[in-house]
Amino acid sequence: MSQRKSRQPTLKSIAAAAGVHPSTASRALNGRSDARIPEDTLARIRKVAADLGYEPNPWARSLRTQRTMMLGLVIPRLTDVVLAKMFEAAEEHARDEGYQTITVSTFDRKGGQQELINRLIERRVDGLVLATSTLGDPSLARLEQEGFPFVLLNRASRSYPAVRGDDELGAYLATRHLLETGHQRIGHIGGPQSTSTAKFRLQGYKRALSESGIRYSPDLVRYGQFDAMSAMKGADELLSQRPRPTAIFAINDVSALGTMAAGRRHRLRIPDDLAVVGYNDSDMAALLPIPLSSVQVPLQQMGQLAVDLLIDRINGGTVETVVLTPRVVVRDSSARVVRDSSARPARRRR
Amino acid sequence: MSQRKSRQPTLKSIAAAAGVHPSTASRALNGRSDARIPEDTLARIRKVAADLGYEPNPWARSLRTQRTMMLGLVIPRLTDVVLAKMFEAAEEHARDEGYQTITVSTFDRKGGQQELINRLIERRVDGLVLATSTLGDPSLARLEQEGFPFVLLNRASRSYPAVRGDDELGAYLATRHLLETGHQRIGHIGGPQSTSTAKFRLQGYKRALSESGIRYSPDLVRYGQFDAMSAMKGADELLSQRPRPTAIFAINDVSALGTMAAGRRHRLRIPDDLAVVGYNDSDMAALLPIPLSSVQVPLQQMGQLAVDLLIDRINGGTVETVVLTPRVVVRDSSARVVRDSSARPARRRR
DNA sequence: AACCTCTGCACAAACGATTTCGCGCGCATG
DNA sequence: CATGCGCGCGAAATCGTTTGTGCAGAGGTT
Repeated sequence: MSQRKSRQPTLKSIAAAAGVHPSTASRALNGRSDARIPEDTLARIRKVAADLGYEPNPWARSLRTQRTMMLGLVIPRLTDVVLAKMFEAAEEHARDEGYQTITVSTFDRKGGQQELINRLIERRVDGLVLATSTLGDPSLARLEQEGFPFVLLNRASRSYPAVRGDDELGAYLATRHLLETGHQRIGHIGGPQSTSTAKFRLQGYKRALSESGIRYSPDLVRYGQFDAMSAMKGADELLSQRPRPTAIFAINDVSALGTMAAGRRHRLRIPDDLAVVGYNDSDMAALLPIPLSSVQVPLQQMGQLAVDLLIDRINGGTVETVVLTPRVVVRDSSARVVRDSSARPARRRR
Repeated sequence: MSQRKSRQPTLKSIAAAAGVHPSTASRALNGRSDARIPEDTLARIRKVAADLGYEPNPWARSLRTQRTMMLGLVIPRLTDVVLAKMFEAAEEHARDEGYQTITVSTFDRKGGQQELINRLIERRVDGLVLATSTLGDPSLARLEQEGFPFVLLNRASRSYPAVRGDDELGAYLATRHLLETGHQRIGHIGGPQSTSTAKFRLQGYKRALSESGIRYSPDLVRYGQFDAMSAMKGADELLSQRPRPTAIFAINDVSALGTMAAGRRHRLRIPDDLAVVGYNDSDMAALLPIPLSSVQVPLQQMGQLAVDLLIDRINGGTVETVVLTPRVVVRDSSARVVRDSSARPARRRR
């Protein structure tokens, strides 16, 4: 055991030092409007508290107030830059609002989500931000039923309150961008269809195609796991086809990286032989040797909003889902095709 | 206020249901060796607790035991993949050991560190893992003096217990690798010299040079902030020199990315005209269009070890700094030079 | 002078667990 | 039969807050 004797001053000790009863000290320091305390007593108590460096013991306080001022953040993994960005913003914002956050990663393990949520509830967090939910997730129903406050982030499920980007629109815009630069045979590296993000983005991709009168073909779509490896494998399959796609819209930037790697294996030049667009516009995108076109999503804002909504909900408000609008950022990986010549690669069939 | 009435069963309620005194129930459930409870009573209490879904209230417990089973993790930012990886591992390991973690980012703000540490201590975490410390950091002295358990991660400061990679060795190996592939004019994009990592890596770079009889020249070194932008600027300056460096060792992978971007601006081909080596071997490195050579560091192991050490310290152990050994992973960004031809680019002076 | 109304604060009861103390009781021992 | 001992468990204190209640005394009204 460490030697430190927990010599934090307690409310009782500062009350004694100020010559008042602990209850009075409590009222003075919490500044509730209902209890009227004369100016001088109040000042005296405040001074003593400051001098002794008093900090209220949060456990004792929580025990009494039934609030912990803690939020639980549940994410698939911290190493995903996109998630990290949202959660960094969420954590900072929560802090500004007086809440501390406990962040846990599920690593996509099967029962993991439920187990972790339970741990957080046992810790008596005041509410949860969930960025892991899959579409039919049963744990959400349980939470809702128990009246436990939660907000989804980046994912949708049922009509539970959520903060997310407009994935359908983002995918639509990305695909449209490729169509507008002349591509007709556009592949898609998707994500797990159990996630709302992947599903919506596939829909956006389809809508853009059909608007241009191009028939959707499942042959041009492969599903990965949001990671580079599975994307590379999928892209490899797409690029082995004849005629092969001249452009690929990937579900995220890491998948786009995998896609470009596959392109390299096929000795394709980017963007001349293959145009690639990613999603999320992570910092890396602009810095790549071939800068990557991507769909920009206001990630920080999403993290912040999720916390705002959650706090509202904790305080008894009824909150609505917020959907934020993305935009396409065009870079070399998809643009040069147009600049280089008038011959549009999409025409090169066979 | 939400409607949920905090209907969690309490120790008293399960004691009543089992027909025993709360103290007995407590003993039964905590299984302390000193109190001997007959098999049947114990089983009965356990059963009731399980049936009612009893979970001890952590605040009440902490209030009594003076322990929270919570650890604070302080990092500069979550969006740095390297840090995220360490902390993901740390969080998971802590969880396995029964601890929850509160992670906060300082965003490198000046007074931020001290302020955040205070917040965590007010929350009465049992200990701290600090990955932010600069070399002369005064907050550490305070912690040490108050006997508050902490462990540094990835950084060194004084002789405080830490878990880190051998930065000097890693940099030495990276530089040596460049020397062995024939380079002589090797630049270095460093980091803030207030951090132990940056300082040690510079030393390793110097040692490798001097071992090969090459004089160290400050002209070949620029200092960034661990990020791509400042690295790009520094690399741009280095590459504007005549003769220009034929290889650059960057303080981390993101800086290497910036360095490669600068190379592109100067229309240099990598690795033929410019070889680049990064540090940390982040996932991205292998997937880049030009796969990046890098120094591999056991990040997950570091995160895990930091937690182990911290828990040891909390339990009164005296712990020693652990230094882990890195290794160089050679990829295209620095290797092809040798494979392509016998003409070594380093020889091309003017 | 009797009565009422505020102030300003003390008292004490929670909140939900852990832990020290010690009391009966049964059994063995002398 | 008296004493001693260990076992199983209940009683009560404690951790540090918050908060409902109520009591004195000051000041005003009739």
